[in-house]
Amino acid sequence: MEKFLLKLKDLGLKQTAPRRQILDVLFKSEIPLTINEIMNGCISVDFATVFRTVKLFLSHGLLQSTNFNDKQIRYSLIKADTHPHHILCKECGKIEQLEVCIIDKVRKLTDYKIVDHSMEFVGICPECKK
Amino acid sequence: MEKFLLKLKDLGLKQTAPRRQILDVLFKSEIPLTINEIMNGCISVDFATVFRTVKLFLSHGLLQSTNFNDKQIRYSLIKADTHPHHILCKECGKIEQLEVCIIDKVRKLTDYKIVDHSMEFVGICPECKK
DNA sequence: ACTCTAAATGCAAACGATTTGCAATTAGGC
DNA sequence: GCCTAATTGCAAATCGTTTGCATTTAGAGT
Repeated sequence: MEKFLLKLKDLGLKQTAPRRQILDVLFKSEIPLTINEIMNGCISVDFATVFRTVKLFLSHGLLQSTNFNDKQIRYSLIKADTHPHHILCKECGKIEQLEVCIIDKVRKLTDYKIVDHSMEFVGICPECKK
Repeated sequence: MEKFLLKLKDLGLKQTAPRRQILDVLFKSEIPLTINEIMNGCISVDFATVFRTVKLFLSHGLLQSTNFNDKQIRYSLIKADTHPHHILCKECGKIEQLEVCIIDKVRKLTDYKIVDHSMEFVGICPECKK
């Protein structure tokens, strides 16, 4: 957590109550959150502030975004060098992390310099299958 | 192409000029198209018609959707049993197909019944890298 | 070929998530 | 503590998407 506050300083960004709250909410979450979910985890922080802060953090590489094709974009802190992917349960909305990534394979396949990728799954979890 | 017109009949859907045009535009495209791109490829077809038709075809499994996190959803005809993935050049907007899929690997990793997945890449193409 | 009806379409308005303008507030350097 | 640029909150604008409804049309039945 310290790491992220320091990173703000490095980037010349001010430490403010909204920013600390937003980082905190994301830090404590195991799963990617929507802007609204982040805002609901904060006290007295405007939607526009969360919106701008998330875009700002995203552009500085503190966050990654996740998209399940359900038109809600979700965000999560990049805590390590890993790039986790997720599966969303269509029935109950639960999100779980998946230990799989394919980016190295793709790097070998193409001459593109890859700057972003997404890989998300939607399914029905074991409980909902019953 | 015949295949798709027949499929409409099988599904009890009417063959109309807009639908034929939409199928035609998608059939001729190598890459996924946005609703607007599809509409622009047609003559005198309303946006709402393209919108509804695309959703309809999607729900009947004629189309798949692709999302590059740029908030434009793109659609392509499912011509075979393959499920192609793509890479978008961030600079010039070019889209290319990638011969890679990971879904089987994920099926083994999880007990979810997977109903949908996405895997898209954004990068800088060899030409734009120069 | 003609009639009929449900399906499909076009138009325009509604919707909702996202984005922006601007005035007020505030962090952090001096 | 003061000052200024950065940040915030509010409200309005924007934009892609979705819907209601009256009109048109495909295709089944005759």
